[in-house]
Amino acid sequence: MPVTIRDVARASGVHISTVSRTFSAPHLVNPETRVRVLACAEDLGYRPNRAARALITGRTHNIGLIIADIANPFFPPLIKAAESQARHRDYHVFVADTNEDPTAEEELVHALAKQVDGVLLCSPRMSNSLIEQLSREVPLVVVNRQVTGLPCVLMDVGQGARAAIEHLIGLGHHRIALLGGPRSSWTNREMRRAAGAAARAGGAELTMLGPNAPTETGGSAVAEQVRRSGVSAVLAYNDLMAIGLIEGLDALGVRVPQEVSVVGVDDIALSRLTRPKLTTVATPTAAAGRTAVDMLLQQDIESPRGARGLGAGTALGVRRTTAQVMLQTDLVIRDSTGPGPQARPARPAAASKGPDPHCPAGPGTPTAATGDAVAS
Amino acid sequence: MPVTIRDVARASGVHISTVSRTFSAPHLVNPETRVRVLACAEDLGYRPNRAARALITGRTHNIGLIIADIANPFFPPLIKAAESQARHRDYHVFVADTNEDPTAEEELVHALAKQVDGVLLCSPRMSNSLIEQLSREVPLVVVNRQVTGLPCVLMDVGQGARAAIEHLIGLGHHRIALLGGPRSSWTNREMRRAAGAAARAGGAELTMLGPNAPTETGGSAVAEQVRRSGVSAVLAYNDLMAIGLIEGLDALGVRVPQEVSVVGVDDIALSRLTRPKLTTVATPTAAAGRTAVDMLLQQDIESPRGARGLGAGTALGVRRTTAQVMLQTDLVIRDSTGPGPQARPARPAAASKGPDPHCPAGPGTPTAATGDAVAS
DNA sequence: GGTGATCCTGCAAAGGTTTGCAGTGAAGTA
DNA sequence: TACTTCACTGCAAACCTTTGCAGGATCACC
Repeated sequence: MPVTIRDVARASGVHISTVSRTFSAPHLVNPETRVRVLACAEDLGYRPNRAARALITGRTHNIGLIIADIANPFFPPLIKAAESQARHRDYHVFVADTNEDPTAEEELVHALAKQVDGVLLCSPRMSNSLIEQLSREVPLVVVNRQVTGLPCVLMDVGQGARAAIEHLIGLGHHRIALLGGPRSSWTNREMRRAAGAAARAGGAELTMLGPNAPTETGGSAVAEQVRRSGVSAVLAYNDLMAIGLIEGLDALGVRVPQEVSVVGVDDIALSRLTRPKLTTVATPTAAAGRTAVDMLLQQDIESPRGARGLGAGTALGVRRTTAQVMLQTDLVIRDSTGPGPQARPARPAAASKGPDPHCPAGPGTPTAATGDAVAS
Repeated sequence: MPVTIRDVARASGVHISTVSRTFSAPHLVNPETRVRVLACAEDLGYRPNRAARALITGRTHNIGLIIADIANPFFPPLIKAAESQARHRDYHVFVADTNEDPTAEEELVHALAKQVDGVLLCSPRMSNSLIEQLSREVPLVVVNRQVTGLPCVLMDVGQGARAAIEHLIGLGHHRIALLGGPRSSWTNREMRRAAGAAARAGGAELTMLGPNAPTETGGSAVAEQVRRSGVSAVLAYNDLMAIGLIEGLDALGVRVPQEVSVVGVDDIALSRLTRPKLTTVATPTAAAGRTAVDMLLQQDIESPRGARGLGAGTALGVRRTTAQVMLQTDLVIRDSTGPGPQARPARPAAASKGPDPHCPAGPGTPTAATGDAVAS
């Protein structure tokens, strides 16, 4: 039933190879023939079978996008940016969700390997060694993870965490908690490292809480623990956790930012909609999506896959770009952070009545530079 | 470089057809041979090329999932459910986003047509006739749209809208606005129809506002218009718009639910996180995802595509299931709805100081039945 | 008229897999 | 022993497309 190149050839009285060329190398065929073939193709509703084409060219014109959790609002902007960038280069994006499960992640790479020209691995939970191994099966670009020898797109969450901690210290907070995310997350490790250093430098005490699930539930679940810990400020692994934490604290009667300040990471759309509006480290997710696609396609072009024996011979091995791109982050100060205990006006019994929550950033609060990409 | 069935055959000293059978029909090959072949395959890291397999079997074991807007939190649960259901049946799901653009939608169907065994079209913005036409190219299951002759998964938003309007009327609201969504949305039409009928039946006046973009921005953009219209309650096309509207009203100094009650649709996770917590019509998105996959696969099995001339002969034409499933919705009453003007205590100048926003549902407020599927 | 160049088109192999058919050898039956 | 049955395996065609090579036609030029 499906109409093939052969049907078009028959209808227009030419050989199938001419039909093929009409689509893939129009300049090689006589204009007259070309219009006839195109007319027939249009008539019959012919569309080239990409799978068959892929079989011989070795290029599917698809790219796979593996995401830790589609329900996390952090990802949609990245997905959309990747899709639009890919579309401009005549590529399609297939998105798949792993539910934060490393096993599903591995399976998905295998499943996609032969159907796409490359895979974007976003916030992987696998081990580095497994990623390296998989990269021999299909070209990979890793987002939010540093893997030596592989092209990576990173967001400078270290810088973001530092800015956040400095912001809090500037507001007078000296006992701060870091709400950790998944253990196997590179972002998580970076944040711990940078936040720890910044706290030490500023003379603050940093309590590590976690690992936790990077969701609202994960955040609200530790509210009690946060309260007991006696900190006056929290930096959360991401916005979802920060929002969950605020909810949880609210349920315990702890007010944000009057009693506890909370900072998130990602600047998801939602962070502008909650009350209080969330202070957060903005990550350039769309730029990351675009960049990752670019890096993948660039790498793909250099080393065509499925090189035919009688190919043009440009396939000189597995030469790969291993550039790593670090994108800048930005601290966005909104209403979920306020003055720390020291800075509060010394009203005896009015501890629960803090100053205007809409307070601006304290002086000297550092803000990261603009979102330019920096290749390394 | 990629290891093929031929490599495995050579390594294990059998013909390629035996290797093929080892994977696709193990009972046909001698246990001894089988283990040897499997060992070699394992050794070489062989994985069947699904594209090549698809070329001959006509089944890719992929299904396409076309989504109006991945950034709308309504969709992730649907996507996840579809993915998990598909995985159980050894299928993979490719998700694609159309940005609410009908043209992108059509293109995407074409692009996916040959790479998947069927497509799930979620909340399409195309015309019915175009959908029917495309369904001749690839098996389609439509979600959130009724197309005669095609299998559809519907959510009973009509029932939900009715329940919402009755709830509002029960609270004493008699001037209500309906915030419409995209013009080409089936859900939108259903809601208008049912809400209009319910308002008439309850003696309330219903103002139609829209069409609007089904996003927070779309909601906040009409806040001014809502205020001017003088209604005391609003039913929004979806939660995102409802939340945007609440934000917008807040910015204008209009309080929810004290001055205006707001009801959303979808019960996205976010609706529990905003303040006030959103009263909304819960739609069974996960069930819809599962059901849609089931219907697609069922249809697929009945009419194998790309039937070979020498095939088993079960392909008796284009017999298709055209069942339509209607899933029930559920009104969830939270804090964004409160008593209407009539019901308010007659405090002269204290119009802005309404009663406890955490009021329970008024008496007689109907709630939809459980989420069972009803085939028709 | 012969030579060469230029354009266009057809031929056929290749890509990795599945599968109907036929062939092999061994075991079972008469 | 001769014949059937059975379990297993190999052969080769088919799926749809791309592409190097070669052939045919046309034309210009010497």
